[in-house]
Amino acid sequence: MLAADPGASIASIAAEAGVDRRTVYRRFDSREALLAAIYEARLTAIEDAIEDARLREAPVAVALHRYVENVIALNRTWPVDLADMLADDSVRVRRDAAVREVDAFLARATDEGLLRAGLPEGWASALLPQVVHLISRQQPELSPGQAADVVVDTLLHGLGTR
Amino acid sequence: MLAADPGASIASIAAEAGVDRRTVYRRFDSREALLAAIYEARLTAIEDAIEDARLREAPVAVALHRYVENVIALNRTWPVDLADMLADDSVRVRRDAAVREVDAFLARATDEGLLRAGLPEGWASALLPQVVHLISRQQPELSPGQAADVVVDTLLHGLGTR
DNA sequence: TTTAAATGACACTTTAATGTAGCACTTAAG
DNA sequence: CTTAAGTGCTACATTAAAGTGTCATTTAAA
Repeated sequence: MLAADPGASIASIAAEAGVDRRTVYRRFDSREALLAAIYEARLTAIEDAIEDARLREAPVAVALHRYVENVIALNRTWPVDLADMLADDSVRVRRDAAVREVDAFLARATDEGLLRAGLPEGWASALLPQVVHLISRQQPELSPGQAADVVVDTLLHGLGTR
Repeated sequence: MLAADPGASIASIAAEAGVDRRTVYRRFDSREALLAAIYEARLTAIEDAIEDARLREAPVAVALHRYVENVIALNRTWPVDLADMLADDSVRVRRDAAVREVDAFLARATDEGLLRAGLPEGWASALLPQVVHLISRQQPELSPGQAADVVVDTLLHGLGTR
């Protein structure tokens, strides 16, 4: 619900969850604390997704698909944008570390010939999460595995006739 | 500036523009009116972009590149998200018409063999604007023409080695 | 230079959301 | 059954932003 409107009021969040506004304040000290808990959960899920995909060692094609599948699943569980929380130092540090890990993987994928060289700086790095985010929301009927098939195929080969 | 935070206060908007908060209220009756004017400008630019690209008649490869280039340019001039304004009926109607026009073009591109058939429903339609939006912001040093080259190549052939 | 329009600055009311307090009610554990 | 924990509800204070009014000052056109 915070996906649609990150600035949603505590009242509307509580209403959507079917509980009283006061109950939210009993579980979380403040709005900030509530959001921090959500972003914490997402961030941990991201770290798990990276580790599970073994971005450093697994064959790049395998690692890419598995990472994409994991992130699609966590995007659907925690559909919030970490960009809203970069004010928090701890969040930013962990998020930056995750980004570096994926960037290093993409560099390895380029070295090993999965990705083309000579693309604009940061293009693959920016495109990957956007496409994953998009399919997570726009294709809810696809399972994470099916959606990952589409994402990997789209990223590697595009939408054109082959 | 509204791109980063659509919920920015009038005070912060005015400050960033170097004018007094009161001056904003002299030009626009309300915050709603200010946003409506911005979205109106973007919407008109979108309609112009579609018409200029001649999505219905021009060769699909030519029309695609030109449309993408036009939208990248307008994304940089009016970097706001129309999704925030879908409450306004007139905006929604015009936006839907533009979306239908692009969808029809993508169908033609598929018929004529530029795009692959058998993709998930709505995938190309959703992916195109996202990729265009992304490059508009993430690759500011590329000219609209260069950026369109990258977008079209990425969309048609992907990032993989050929 | 004079004048009219636009702007900046200050003060105010209103509104919406955050966060807090107290009390009645439900529910599950003993 | 009794009790304790959690929840719903109403009310209240606080804060931030929207929106309005007024007046002095600046700016540009005559």
